[in-house]
Amino acid sequence: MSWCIEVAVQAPAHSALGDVLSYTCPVSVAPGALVRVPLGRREVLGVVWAAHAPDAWTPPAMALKPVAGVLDALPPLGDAWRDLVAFAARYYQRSLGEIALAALPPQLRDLSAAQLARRLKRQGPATRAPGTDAATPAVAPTAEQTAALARIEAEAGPFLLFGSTGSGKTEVYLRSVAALLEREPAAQALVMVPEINLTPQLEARFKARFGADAVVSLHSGMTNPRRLASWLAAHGGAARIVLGTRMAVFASMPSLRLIVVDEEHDPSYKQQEGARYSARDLAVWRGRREGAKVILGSATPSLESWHRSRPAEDGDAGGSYLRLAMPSRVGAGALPAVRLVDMNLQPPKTVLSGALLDAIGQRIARGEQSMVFLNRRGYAPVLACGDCGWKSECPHCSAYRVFHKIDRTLRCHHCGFTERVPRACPTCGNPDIAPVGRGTERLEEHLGELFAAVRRPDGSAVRIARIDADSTRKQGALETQLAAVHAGEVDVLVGTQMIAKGHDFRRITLVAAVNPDGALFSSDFRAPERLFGLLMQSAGRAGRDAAYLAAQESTAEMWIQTFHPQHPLFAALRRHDYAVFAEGELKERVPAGMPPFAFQALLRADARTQEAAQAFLNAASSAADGLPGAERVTRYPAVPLTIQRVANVERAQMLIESGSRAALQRLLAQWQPLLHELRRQPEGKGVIRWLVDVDPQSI
DNA sequence: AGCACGCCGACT
DNA sequence: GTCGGCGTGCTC
Repeated sequence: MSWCIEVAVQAPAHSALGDVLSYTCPVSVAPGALVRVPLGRREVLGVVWAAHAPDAWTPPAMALKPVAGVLDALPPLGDAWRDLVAFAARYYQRSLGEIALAALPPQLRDLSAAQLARRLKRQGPATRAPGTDAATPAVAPTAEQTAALARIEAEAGPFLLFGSTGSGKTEVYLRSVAALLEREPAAQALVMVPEINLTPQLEARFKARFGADAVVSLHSGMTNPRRLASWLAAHGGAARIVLGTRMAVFASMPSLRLIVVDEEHDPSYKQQEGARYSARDLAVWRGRREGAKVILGSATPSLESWHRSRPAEDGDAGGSYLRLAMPSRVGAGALPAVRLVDMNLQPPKTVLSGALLDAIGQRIARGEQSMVFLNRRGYAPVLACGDCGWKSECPHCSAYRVFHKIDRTLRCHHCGFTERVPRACPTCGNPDIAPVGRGTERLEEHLGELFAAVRRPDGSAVRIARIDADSTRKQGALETQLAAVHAGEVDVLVGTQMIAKGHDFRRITLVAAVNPDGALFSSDFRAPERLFGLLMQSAGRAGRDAAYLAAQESTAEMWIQTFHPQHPLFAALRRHDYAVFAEGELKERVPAGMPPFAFQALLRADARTQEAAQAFLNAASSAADGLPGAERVTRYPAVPLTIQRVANVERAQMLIESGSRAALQRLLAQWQPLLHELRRQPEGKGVIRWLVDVDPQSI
C-alpha cells in the first residue's frame, strides 16, 4: 500500500475538477512539498495539500496515478503560506491550484527534482544575511517620524501611515525594518510598491541601508532565473527583506514579521486579470494570520483604509486600523500653492491658458523645471472628417483609435489594432481629415511651438520632453529619460500619470494638470477619489527641495485648468486637505450604501453578442434567487461595460452588493457551481468566458 | 489552463 | 486529395 496525497495543480475552477487531485506516492510527503504529477498527457508542477498514510485512506472507484517526482531538495511551503493561498482562492472565487501555482516563480514549473537540487546547491546554503552591516548614517528622524515609530513598536496595528508627500514615510519604513531586523535575528520584512518603475529607487535605498545581500526584489519585470533566485532566497530565509509589486504578497517567507504597503490607495494593487486579488487586502489578512505587523502608507489613503482607521468616537468604537499622521514635509518646501484656472473664462478652444504659459515661461527663464500632465497618450484621441462625419473608430471595439503622429498610425488602445493613417477620409475621400482633442504628443508639440522663441538662462533653446507608455516602451528608456530630467536637461516635462508617481525631482517647481475634468462626473463612484489622489501626488512632485526653492527665491505651484473650479474636490485640494475630502466622500457613501459601507462583486460575461452576454447574466441572477442568504444581497440588472466591445467581444456585467461581506461571500461560493452549469445550458450559448471580480476597484 | 479529438475551407 | 481553423471535452 502507498500513501495518498492531495495535490493542487494549475487548473481553473471547474465543476469537473476538484480543488485538489489525488495521487499515490510510495513514500510520505509533507504538505507544502512540491511534486511533479501526471495530468492528462502532460506532467505538471503541484503543491501537496494533504497526505494520507497507507492505512488511512480507501481507494476511490477511479484508479489513481502515481506521483512522478518529489522536489525534496526544497523545504516545504509553510502552513501560513498555504492558508494565505487557500484564503485568496476562496475569497476571490478561484481554484486553489491557480493561486498556488501563480504564486510560485514560473521557472519552478520547468525544473525537474534533480535540476532544482543542482540549482539550490549553486545558490548555496541559506546563510542569513546580517541585514544591518552596511547601515548608512541616517539623518535623525523628525518628531513626527519618532512618534509614528513609537506607536508601531508599541501597538499591534494594522497601521495607516497617513503622511503627506515628502513627510518621510520611506524613512519610517526603513527604521521599522531596521528595528525589527536588529531585534529578531531571523525576522523577514516584505515591502510592496504599486509599480515596477518604483522598485529600483526603493531597492537602492534599502540596499544602502541594509546591504545588498539582505535585499531581494520580486516583480514581473525580472527574468525568470533572477525571479527564481529571489524567491528561493526569500523561501530559504537568506533574504531578510523582500521588495516587490503586488505579486510579492504571495512570497514564501518563513519568518515574516513586517509588511509594508506603500501608496496603499494605488489601484495597481488590484490585479485586473486572472485571479483578481487585492494585494493590499491580502497583506492585511496575511499580517494577521502570521502575526506580522502591517503598515499601509499613503498621503491619500483609500476611503476603505481611511474609514477603517477612524478614531473612536462616542457611540462608535472606531476602526480596527491605527491611523498615524505625519502632516509635515521634511526638507521640502511648503506644499505647492494650488491655482485654479477657470476655463469658462478663457477664449474657446484654449489648450493652455495665458496665465499658465506665463508661469511656465518664468520658470524656464529661471532655469527651473515644470511638469504638465495629461492623461491621454498619443497625438489626438480621435481623427475625424469634417465633411461626412467619419471618425477613427476601431472596427473591433466600441472605441476610437488614437492618432499617433510620430509613426503616422491609428492605434486602438484596447485591442492593439493598428493601421497607417489614411491619406483621405475612407468614406468620402475628403483629404482634409483632422485630429480632434489632444494627447501628450500633441501637447509636447504645442508647447514646443509656444516656447520656440523663449530662451533658457544660458541662452539655449527650451527643451521639452515627454514621458508616457509610448516613450518608455524600450527597455531602460524610462531610466534614461528620468536621468535626463534629474540632470536638468529638460525644462518642461509632458506626461501621463506615469510621472506623477514617486519620482523625486528636485528642480521641479511647477506642476500643471491640463484637463482633469473627466473624472469629476464619471459613472464610476471611485473616480473622484482617484483624481484627488493623483492630483495630490502630482502636487507633491513640485518643490521637493526646500533649499533649492530658497536659493531660487521661488515657490512651488500646482496649476489646474478646469471648467468646474467651484467643485468641492478642488476646494479640498487647494487646502491640501485630504481629511475634508475623505469625510465629504464618505458622507455621500453612507446613504448610497456604497463601499466602504457595503461590499461588492461583479459578475462579468464576455460573449459574441451583447444579448448573449446579458442573457447569461440574467439567467445567473435567476439561478441565485433560490440560494440561501440571497435576500441579503442586492443584484442589479445586467449592463454593458463602458467600453462595450473589445476585439469583437461583447461585454456585460452585473453588480452584486451587500452590507454583509459574509453574506456576499456565501452567495458567491454557492453561485459558482451554478454558473459552471449555466454555461452549458442554452442561456450560456455564445458566452466566451465569465468571471467574478470580488471588491472591484472600478465599476 | 493545456491538449486532445472532431468536423468543414484553401492549398502543395 | 491533405493542412488547419477553433468548437466541445477531459484531466486525479
